[in-house]
Amino acid sequence: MAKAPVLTPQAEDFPRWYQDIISKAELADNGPVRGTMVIRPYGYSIWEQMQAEVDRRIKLAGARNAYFPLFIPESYLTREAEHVEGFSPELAVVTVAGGKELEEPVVVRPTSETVIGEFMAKWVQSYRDLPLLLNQWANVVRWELRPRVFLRTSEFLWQEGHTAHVSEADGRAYAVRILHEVYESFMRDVLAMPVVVGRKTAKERFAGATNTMTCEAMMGDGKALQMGTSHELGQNFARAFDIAFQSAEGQQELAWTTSWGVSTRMVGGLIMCHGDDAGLRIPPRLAPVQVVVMAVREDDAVIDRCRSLVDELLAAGIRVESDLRTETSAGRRATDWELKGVPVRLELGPRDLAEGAVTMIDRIAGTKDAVPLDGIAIRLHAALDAAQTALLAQATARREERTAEVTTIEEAVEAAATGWARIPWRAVGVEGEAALAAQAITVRCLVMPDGSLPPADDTPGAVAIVARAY
RNA sequence: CGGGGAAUGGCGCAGCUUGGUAGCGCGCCUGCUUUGGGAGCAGGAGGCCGGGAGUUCGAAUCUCCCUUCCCCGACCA
Repeated sequence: MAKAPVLTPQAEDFPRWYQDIISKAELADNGPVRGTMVIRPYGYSIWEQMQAEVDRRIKLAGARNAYFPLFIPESYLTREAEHVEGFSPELAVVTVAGGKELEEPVVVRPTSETVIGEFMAKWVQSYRDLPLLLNQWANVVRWELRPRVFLRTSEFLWQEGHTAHVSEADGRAYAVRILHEVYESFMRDVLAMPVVVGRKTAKERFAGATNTMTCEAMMGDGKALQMGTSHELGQNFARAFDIAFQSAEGQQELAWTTSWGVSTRMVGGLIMCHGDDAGLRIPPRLAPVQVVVMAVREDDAVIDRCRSLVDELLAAGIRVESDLRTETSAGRRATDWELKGVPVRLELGPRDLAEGAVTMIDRIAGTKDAVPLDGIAIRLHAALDAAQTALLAQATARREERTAEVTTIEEAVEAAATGWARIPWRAVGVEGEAALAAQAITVRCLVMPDGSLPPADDTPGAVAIVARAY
């Protein structure tokens, strides 16, 4: 009974595969306004898991959550020249409200440096008020011409951190700390995604920043995805909003600020990093559902045992869900859970019950075994740990395989057709970067040979990571 | 904005050239048989054919106008 594949195979049409999975795994729908998305319950539960893990790390780094308004006076945006220039093409501006033309239009926030800057100025008087470490979870709007669900939508959800410090060194250290201790660690340890942590070139820098740092991940098709950024804003916003403080020496000084964010784009990254032709594959530490217990037959003993098994696994600290919909065929349900990327499926039928066993299907290892119900929780924990490790190993192996060490632009272009190129930055330069851009290839970031962050745009020995990107 | 397509049940499409009042697959509903890898059979529900004007006895189909959407080229979490 050879059926048509559930999803368009990745090798046939990767973008189509991506759209298929979003629809069939019930992650999201397109919204009624072009470029908007509706995040469905399963997709949102993935985002909630991400939020919880990132939020915990942010708080460990000392920042606290607050909330600033969606509407920003248009005049705020214009105070920082580069910032307004960078964002004006994608701003949504409200000019009419309450049935009247507004005296001053308000913009829907594309990011909140400006409003937050205004309030930081109010709250910061003394060096004793610093560092001021804020974060907010919010939606932002950047009008997009070429939207893609989760990857590039006109409205998206994110976390934006905003901090103010007494010195450039303090601000820099904090921006770097967030990059490593919050973002990189979350992506590697929870999302099972190896990321390259690097410095953006001047061309790719955030509008208004003095330095932008990034986490770049490789997707299943070899393209790069920016998973998160952390910016040093220097004194640009402090100057524009007068975030000033009196130092221990009694001097008036401008603060040094940072901002940093990750968004629902990470959901898209997760899909494209780990997904396969059977659907999503969610790393266990992130998975909203780690194990599903499926009743194979409509049979009271089977159903009862499924229920008690679920209770047992919940008590063992496993995120488990039951599937007792025996009116739907077992094959269909198995396919659905695979699409949704649940790491382990336990199938229980009369045959298993008779043997005191359960059929365990490991989505990541690709195995199917009869295992004793006795001690199942311990076995599951081991399987989930192994799956987490395997996903990171697979993604890392792919990135290694598809990254080429090159020395010329021509070689970089060739490598970017299937993956990434590492090329000495001095062999590219600003002219080379422009030449690559003409072929839709970008310098994702600069790194030092030992993997550390280049301290400056022109640090000798820096290596450029060159790739096509989402 | 420049170039190329498309608007037809919830989704994906055919029908248009050669006008005659709408069909297929999936999904949905009901029933029976099923259930260990997307079940089968039977019976159903569901469509002002993007909008407007025109030609015609008659328009999804021909003509004109409008609108919207999609794909490819310059920015972005």
